[in-house]
Amino acid sequence: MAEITPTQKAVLEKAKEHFLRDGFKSASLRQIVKEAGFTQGAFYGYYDSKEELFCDLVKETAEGIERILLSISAEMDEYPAETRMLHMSECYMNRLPELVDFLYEHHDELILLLKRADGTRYENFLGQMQQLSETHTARRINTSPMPLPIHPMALKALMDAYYTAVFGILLADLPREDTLRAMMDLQRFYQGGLEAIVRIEEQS
Amino acid sequence: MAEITPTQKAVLEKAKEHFLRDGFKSASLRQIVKEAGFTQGAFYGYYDSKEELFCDLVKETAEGIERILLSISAEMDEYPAETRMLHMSECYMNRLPELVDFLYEHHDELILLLKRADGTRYENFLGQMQQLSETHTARRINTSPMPLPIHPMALKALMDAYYTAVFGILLADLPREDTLRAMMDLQRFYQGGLEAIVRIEEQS
Amino acid sequence: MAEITPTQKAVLEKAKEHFLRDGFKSASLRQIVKEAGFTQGAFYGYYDSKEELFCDLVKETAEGIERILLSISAEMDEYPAETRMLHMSECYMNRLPELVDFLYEHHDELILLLKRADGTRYENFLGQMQQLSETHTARRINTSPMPLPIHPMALKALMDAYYTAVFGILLADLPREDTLRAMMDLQRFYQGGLEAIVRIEEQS
Amino acid sequence: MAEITPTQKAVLEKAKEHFLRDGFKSASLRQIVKEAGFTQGAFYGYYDSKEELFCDLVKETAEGIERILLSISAEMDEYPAETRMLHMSECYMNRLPELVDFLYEHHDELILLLKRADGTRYENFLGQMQQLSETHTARRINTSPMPLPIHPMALKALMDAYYTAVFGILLADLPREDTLRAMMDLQRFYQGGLEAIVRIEEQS
DNA sequence: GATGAATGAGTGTTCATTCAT
DNA sequence: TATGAATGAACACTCATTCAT
Repeated sequence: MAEITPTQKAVLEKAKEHFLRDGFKSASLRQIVKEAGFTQGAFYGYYDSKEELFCDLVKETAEGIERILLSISAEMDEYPAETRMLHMSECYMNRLPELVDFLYEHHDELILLLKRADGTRYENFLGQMQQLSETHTARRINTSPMPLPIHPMALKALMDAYYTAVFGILLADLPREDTLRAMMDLQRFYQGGLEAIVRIEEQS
Repeated sequence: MAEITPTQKAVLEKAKEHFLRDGFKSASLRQIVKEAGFTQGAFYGYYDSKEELFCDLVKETAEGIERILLSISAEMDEYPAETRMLHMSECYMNRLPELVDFLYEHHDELILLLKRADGTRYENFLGQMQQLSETHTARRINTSPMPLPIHPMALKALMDAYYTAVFGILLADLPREDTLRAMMDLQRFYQGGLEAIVRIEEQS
Repeated sequence: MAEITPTQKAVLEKAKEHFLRDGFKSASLRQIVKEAGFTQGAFYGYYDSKEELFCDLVKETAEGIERILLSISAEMDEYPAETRMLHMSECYMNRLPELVDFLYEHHDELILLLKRADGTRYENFLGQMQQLSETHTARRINTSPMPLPIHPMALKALMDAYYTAVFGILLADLPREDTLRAMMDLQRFYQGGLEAIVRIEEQS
Repeated sequence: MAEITPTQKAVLEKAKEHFLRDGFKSASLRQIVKEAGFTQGAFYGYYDSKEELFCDLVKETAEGIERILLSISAEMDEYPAETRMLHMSECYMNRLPELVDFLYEHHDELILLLKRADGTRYENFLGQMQQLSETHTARRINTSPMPLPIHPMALKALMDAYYTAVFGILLADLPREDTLRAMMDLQRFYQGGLEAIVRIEEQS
């Protein structure tokens, strides 16, 4: 399906190497193509621009992440509105292995996406994912009969922080088992934090 | 002590602006110096290179962070080896206000250090700090009879996330009352999270 | 006779479009061939170079113009030397419809020839035609006992201007009736102008 | 006032040479700068772009032409509306020497402006001058009690043709005297044409 | 202390053309 | 006939840095 020629493959490999090392902007297309064993002209037979090359490396991964997050979000919405808030965390927990596995298999691309995409259309990918999560969460809170007693700004900050933590763990290059363990701990932490907020509300 | 001329000050300000926006590599020294109202030649009377300029902006902050982290680390080591692990988090939490205050006062420089230093000698500053933390933590774990109730990576991620959340709130430009409320929510959340971790550990 | 394959025809059409818009040099052979639905390799089965393609578009028209101008020139030379100068304009005017008709049928190619041929062997086509005209005219003037009642350059400029006007009207896409009216006005104007030149000459 | 350094002067001279020979687009900035004895970097200390260099060569001339044409136009409007149409030509005739002298002194720049400006902001300079003339003439016709009995399209075509003729003569590189003579002939021709149109109208 | 002219290597991109298949 | 991969030189433009004044 992909129909990738050896030439293109060689360029892609060198490109990944250089983009990972130098970032999109600083990486030299000249150098990439040269080290792959071709001339610049040859490159433009495959891609229209440097950015297109970067996107080709990263597109599948970006779509995969979005797909999984949306799917988790959809699963949350299957719970009745009354108890939905309580299941959010559980839902995440259940799907965590899947997300981790996926990102593990696309580790390099994840780094490209989150840390080396400056200057490309993905330069705010993490922000977009956060935005997406925030929108859905806000909707759930608004339709829930059990209002979350937390300042909206704090909620947003916590969501942002959650993503920071998740990707921070993923990018740490731990063995898979450790990554999963750390993610579970994180999840338990957030679950506990959430319950603490609810508990205090109930007391007052 | 610093002996900073108005010229140098103007350049430093513009440099901070550009480095923050574009990162070290992508920022144009030409533009920085021009917008500061000087010529490129003048710049080289103060600094030997673009990198030296970046380092001048960031040095104090980098040293401050290192100093505080080492001090926290030293404080941890004052506890007896038997109970040391239990106090690590407590220790961190006690010193958090100090660290947060410091980082708040050097907010721009922190971003330069962590996100915009690619191409300078600070490009792995976070890694160096982690390395430092890890070394110390590893030593403590090895000398401790007690297991850590949370994966070290998760702990680190949570600390990172905490800063993300704190700064997210601080940068939202809310009225002071709202900021306080959000910070308290955040604190409650983290307290709850921490207790959840400990609780689960005790059950097992 | 021409033996033009559909491939070649498609390329010629696209080439005309691009050469007209961008000129010979600026037009991209790559684009032309691509938009015609072929590869660059295929092109070189028909032509040896970009210039040959341009010449193929334009050759017939160039030869036609030269033929007509030479024929007009020959006709002028049939008058006796004494009165030849008086008949030059008349001669031109008599043949104008023929020339205009021919150029109208090769309108695009005329523009290619006169305005878009920079970089090809036709880049001085107009100059060559002028040279030819001038040579003949100079010979006539030298062999004529009569002075020319108008500066030759003005005559030439007026002829150029006449074509400009004729084509300006034809390209305005007016209803047929309006086009005719405008052409008649133009004709009357030129007739009047010509008579004015002659009248003044006679007075002096 | 101009403050042109020897460097800039050398570049301007080479640029004029190359732009005249190859046109704006095809001329190579690399080549211009190199032949002027400098590097490309040096060039960008004087100009922001290749186009700016072209415009610097041509600006004064373009403004001069516009100024003179506007001044002629203003002079026409000083005549009473009733007879204004009859003085248009006379007005032009009076000012022709001035225009011709100016364009003679800026002969190279005139060619750049009319024939080599493709790809710059001046690429339709002649069209803009025609547009300007047309607008003013249309206004005069509309405010005149003596309507001009000519198809508007024919009038526009004649104006366009007039400019074509004028500049055609100017670009022919004749000696000044011949140029003036040809321009006068042209003017007489147009005056005669105009009167022919009016005469015929009066008869009908 | 500051200028400003100049360098030389670098950037991404486009070009007409070639050639084995 | 036609493909499509590849070339190599060209393009305008930006860079951090140097240095005589």
